[in-house]
Amino acid sequence: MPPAARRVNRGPSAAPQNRAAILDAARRLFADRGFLVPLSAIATEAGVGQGVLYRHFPTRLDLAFAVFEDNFVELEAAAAGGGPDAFGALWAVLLEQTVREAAFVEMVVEARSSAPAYDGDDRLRELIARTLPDAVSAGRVPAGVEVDDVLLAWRMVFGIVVTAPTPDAARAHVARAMALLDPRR
Amino acid sequence: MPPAARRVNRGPSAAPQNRAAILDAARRLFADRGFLVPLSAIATEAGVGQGVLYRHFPTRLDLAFAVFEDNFVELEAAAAGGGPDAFGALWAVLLEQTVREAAFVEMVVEARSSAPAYDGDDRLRELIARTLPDAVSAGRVPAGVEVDDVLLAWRMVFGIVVTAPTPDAARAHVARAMALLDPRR
DNA sequence: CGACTACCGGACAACACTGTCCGGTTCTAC
DNA sequence: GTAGAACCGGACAGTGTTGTCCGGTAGTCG
Repeated sequence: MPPAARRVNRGPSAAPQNRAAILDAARRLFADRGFLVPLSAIATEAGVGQGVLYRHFPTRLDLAFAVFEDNFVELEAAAAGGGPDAFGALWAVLLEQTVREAAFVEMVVEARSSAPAYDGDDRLRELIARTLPDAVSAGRVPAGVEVDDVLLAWRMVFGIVVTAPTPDAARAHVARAMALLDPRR
Repeated sequence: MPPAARRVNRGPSAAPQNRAAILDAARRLFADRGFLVPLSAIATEAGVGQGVLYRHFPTRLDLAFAVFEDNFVELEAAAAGGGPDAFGALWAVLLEQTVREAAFVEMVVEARSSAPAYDGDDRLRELIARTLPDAVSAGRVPAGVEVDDVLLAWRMVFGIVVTAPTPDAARAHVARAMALLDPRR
């Protein structure tokens, strides 16, 4: 049998591939079916047994933390530039992530009660606090808008996304909502 | 045994009381534990068997429709006055209902896919369409706000409520959000 | 008073998800 | 090549929810 068809998900060296396959499958299913998708479905989608999934990620939150760590990396990158436009870039990425994966928000909310040490809120808050002042100074964001207001707007966007019939509708509705929130209308 | 202690939830004449007890219990548990609270928990809370619950309400949505029919009655009453203030009254009641019972929104969303004939959205839309124009004319609501924008704002409020740690926090956050949406800030 | 009807209530089977366990396979070191 | 360690994968028991079923009870009518 040619090497291409050899099973690669057995033995010690397969652990990294299996881990990656689980993360990929979890990202897809979190996006498609929500944060509470059965873990067994993720294992099946990844082509591994449930034992493998539970060894790599003992709880749903452990898995979600690993999946959405990428989101924080993306957000850090968007905010990294600094200056008056950094906040807008951060916000645009956050909106896109939320429309694509509402489970990201569900994870942060769930972690608040189940894993207080995780502090997803605080990581976001820090990024916003770092970029918002320059945007306000430059008039990109109305005076009086605080860091918590941005987190509040994020939660509103979540409400739109989870009640929208389709992702495309969600995108359109979020755009409309942003226009309503913008005082320069 | 005195009549006061006599069991009243047996026999044909008990049906109305049982039905009412189920509706009361369902309203409480929908509010406390969300739309997906186990039906068996509602039966227990109402002090009836599961058979009784399923006879009166074959599905979760049938039960929810009956529970939240009261909400529509309240909304109709708020909108009934007419004039430029009717919309504000309607909106205030809708906000209060949403903070108190986020399951109301979950029901409307769920019904869109599972029971399209129900049209909770359309009943709301009709009430808004009836009251919004006068409010816009009187300057109570900015020009350019459409009926769908109000439904969008409702979904945003839902997002705030379901991500808030407590009902009191939800109320405060909704108030802040309304201030942000108001262009006269 | 007796029989009939409507209805109650809990038990129960079916189903789904979680988390664990162990036989079996693959890699690695010697 | 061989032994041992690491790891895979599916089966399995435990748990919780759903929806049904039937023995038994309360009201009603002749």
